[in-house]
Amino acid sequence: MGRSKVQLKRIENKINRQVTFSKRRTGLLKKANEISVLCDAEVALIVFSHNGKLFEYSTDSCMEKILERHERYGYAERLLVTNDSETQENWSIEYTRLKAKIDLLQRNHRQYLGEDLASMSLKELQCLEQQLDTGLKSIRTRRNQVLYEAISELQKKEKGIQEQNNMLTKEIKEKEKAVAQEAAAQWDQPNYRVDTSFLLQDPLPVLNMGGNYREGAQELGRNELDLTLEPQYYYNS
Amino acid sequence: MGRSKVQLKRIENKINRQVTFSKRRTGLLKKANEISVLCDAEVALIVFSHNGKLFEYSTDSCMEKILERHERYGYAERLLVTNDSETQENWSIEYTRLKAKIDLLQRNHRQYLGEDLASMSLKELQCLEQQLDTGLKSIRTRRNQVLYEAISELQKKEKGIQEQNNMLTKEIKEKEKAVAQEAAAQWDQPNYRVDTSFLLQDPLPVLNMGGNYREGAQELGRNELDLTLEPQYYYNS
DNA sequence: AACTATTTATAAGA
DNA sequence: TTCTTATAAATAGTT
Repeated sequence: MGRSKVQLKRIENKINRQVTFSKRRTGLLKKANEISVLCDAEVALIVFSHNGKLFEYSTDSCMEKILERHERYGYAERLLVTNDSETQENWSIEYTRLKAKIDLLQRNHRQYLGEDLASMSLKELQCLEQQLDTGLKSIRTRRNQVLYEAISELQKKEKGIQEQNNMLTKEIKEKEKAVAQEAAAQWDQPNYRVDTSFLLQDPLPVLNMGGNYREGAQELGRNELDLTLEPQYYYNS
Repeated sequence: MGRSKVQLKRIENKINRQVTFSKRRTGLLKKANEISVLCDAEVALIVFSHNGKLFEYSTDSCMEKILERHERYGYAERLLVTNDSETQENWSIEYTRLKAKIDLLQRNHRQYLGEDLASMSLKELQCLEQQLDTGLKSIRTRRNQVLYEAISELQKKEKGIQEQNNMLTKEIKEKEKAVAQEAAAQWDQPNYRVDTSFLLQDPLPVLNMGGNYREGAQELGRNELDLTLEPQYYYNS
């Protein structure tokens, strides 16, 4: 439906893919709504973009109800038939539901740790593998970020200390100057002038504070860390 | 899109509504699959017909995973509707207990998928990373095993069929020989000898058995397995 | 279910 | 992103 026919496979061009996603998402949500209204159907549609952003549609906006109904579908469609005023029965159903959920989560848990895989199909294994791989990448990225932040913090501290250091140096120099001038005023005769110039000859030795500071490393230091992080993109659309 | 424009409201004619539902459902599932493939998006679509029948589509057939991801996404929207009467105190306590358990499991779950890592320390991150890495190795091993078993099974089948094939060929040749000899015995005069040599001239056509066996594919076949995992539609009609 | 006249969706371009 | 437009696709009504 467009200027040209497109093959049903992943669009490799990123911009293109995003534009298509935006357009088709609108269309899909619209059609979901249409079938829901026209045909009196209950529809839940969940779309996660490639960047992890969520878009959803659900009939009458009760996403949770529909998902619960879906979850129950395999068990039985009891709750739909009986009025949901049966409080006691609801509790029992809810309890069963939660139990089932825990079982599922625990099974997932084991499978994430590579156990209990015998019952899984090839397709499921591949899906699981991909999920874990993605998760692992995020975790590594986060770990690097934590390290990076710690180092950044140290560098900031270092900079502060260095500035303080410089100010102190300046202050000392000024005091020396004052002392020298005073001396000159007191002994205001060329012959008796005290030579205080030696006080200004050499720069004062720089104080090393904060542990990992190196003289002259002030600028370079920040760029010497290999903090290669995975590229991260934050798209807002 | 059709002979006439339709208003976006419930179709009152029942037959009509059902037909439209069927058509549009097909279209909707198709489009859900298309956006998923084209744009690398994760899609879950659930449709309950007016009669309570379920139709669903999900990327890579991992419906549960997508729903769990969805549940995780808006963690804030916790609808903890406390019931009016505390008649079922026990239920309530049990419910809370189960909820807490689920929360914990879900938090783990999220973290296994590389989300919700902000609160974790460096040490925890590294521990998690190692766990997942180990798990992933098991999963890959298992996946390979599954593949290997499937291939082994096919090879065994293939071998059996080939043997059967050989036996049948042999049997037929012997029958031909017997026929030829009988004929020769009956017409035991040079002038009246029947020429049966044509029966042995050409190799017999190979029998195709077992569905996916192809002549000459005996050796190649092992590497030709198409394990492409198509996303699947679930039409329940 | 199959057929078409139309409407709708959308790919590419601006 | 948003608009435009040519074309592909979906589908309403019909057979």
